[in-house]
Amino acid sequence: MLLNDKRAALVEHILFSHLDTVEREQLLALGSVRRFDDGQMIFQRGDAGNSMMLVLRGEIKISIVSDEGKELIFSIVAPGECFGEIALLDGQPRSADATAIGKCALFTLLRQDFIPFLERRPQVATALLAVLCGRLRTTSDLVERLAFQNTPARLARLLVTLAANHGTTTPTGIRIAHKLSQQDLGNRIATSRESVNKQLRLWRAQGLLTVEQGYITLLQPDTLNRIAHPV
Amino acid sequence: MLLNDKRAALVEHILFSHLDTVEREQLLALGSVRRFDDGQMIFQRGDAGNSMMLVLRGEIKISIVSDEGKELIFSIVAPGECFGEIALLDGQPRSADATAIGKCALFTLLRQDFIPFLERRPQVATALLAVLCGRLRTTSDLVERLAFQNTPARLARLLVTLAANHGTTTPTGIRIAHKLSQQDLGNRIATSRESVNKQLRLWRAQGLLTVEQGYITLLQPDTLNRIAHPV
DNA sequence: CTTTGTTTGTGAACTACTTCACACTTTACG
DNA sequence: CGTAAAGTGTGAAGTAGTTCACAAACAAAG
Repeated sequence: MLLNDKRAALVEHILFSHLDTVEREQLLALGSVRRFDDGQMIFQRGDAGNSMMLVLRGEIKISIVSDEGKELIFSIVAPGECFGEIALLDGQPRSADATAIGKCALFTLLRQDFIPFLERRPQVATALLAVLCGRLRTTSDLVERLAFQNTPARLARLLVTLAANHGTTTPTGIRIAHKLSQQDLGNRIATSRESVNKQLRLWRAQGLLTVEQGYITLLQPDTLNRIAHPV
Repeated sequence: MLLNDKRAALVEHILFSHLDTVEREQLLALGSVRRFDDGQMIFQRGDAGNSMMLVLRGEIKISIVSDEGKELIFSIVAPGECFGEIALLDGQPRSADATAIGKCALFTLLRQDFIPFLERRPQVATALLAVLCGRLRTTSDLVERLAFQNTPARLARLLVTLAANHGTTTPTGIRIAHKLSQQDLGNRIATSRESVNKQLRLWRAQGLLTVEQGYITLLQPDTLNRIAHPV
């Protein structure tokens, strides 16, 4: 990756969008780019966490694993977003695993370098506060879904959200641009793979969606939306 | 409440522990004390949230309610802690309800007053970052429990935590200093009141705990802890 | 092109929990 | 002090979901 691309990514990133050119250069000098292959583990729950990462390329899966080996995916971090900032800020161990999805490039900032930078730039601190607020809202949302919604509602909601974020509108409906295994879907809504399969089968039969080579197209997004958000 | 008590509470509070006397006086002048009676609603999910509160006296229940009227208690905020800072910081609507437990006194700061104060004091911003990190960790923890643990484990864990935070050691075991209805316990672990009842009955029969006038004493905290955190 | 691994499909059995219904007990309070 | 309200106890019935077991389809790799 060229230095220019790095710069472009930093401009894009909310955290640093308020910095001027000089500051951006300083920040660039503070961090470094690291690369990861598909499936590679970036950090693991319990690790000492003295860095935060900014995704330049690829996607990162943030997840936890239970004693019995079940996985729960908290979120998928896209380019332009960051992760790992909690451990960097509070010095506590990592609270989740981070795994590369596809080939990834991450701009990495170390605690010892970033904290001093942060302390002299209130706008960066403010931006970080905003990032954390957003994280807190999405996590609270996850709690709510787990506590109150049943499997069909959780799955419908996931599909609608995915369609909104990564969907392309086609003549027949909204196609989700990601290839998703049923296992992955299940891991994102704390449900068994079999239950996901059966629910998708039902919705396919009802004409709410189609699945082709692992790609899901929502034929009736409104109906799914109503299942996701009951009156 | 006397002004001195207010001052004492502000000293205690992590957020402001790094301020010097002058700054503390400034801050005191920025906010005001408000009082609430038991059961009174302080704010409701969806409200415009332009304030944050610091608990001087009493406790605050942070919770959400489902369409079907089920309640999930996110947390109970104790004196010296704050709540409502998310909405203040990001300007979005309140993400949960806040209700007074017992007679409460809250030191309230408005967005328009606090943000400028914050922007000129990096240590306060840093402290706020720490608070948010803590919140995020406890919320992620809640997610994990909901996704991975069954009712006995969730309940055992709640009891052990309550005992650790509000417990007094007695000759027979650790007594939880709060009067807790089975409904409340259920609402804190997303479980029906009946299930809580039956689980407590079982543990009572096994000699793991006793209940007297709504006060629970853990006779075998270790055993409960093992149920909460299986190998 | 075959083999090997991964994903999907599907039904049967099981289980943990909820819901319902109602009696009983304790607490609040006019 | 007596009556309403809130909380507790408990069993029967129902249900949403998991787990298991295996077959079929598909994709990847040699």
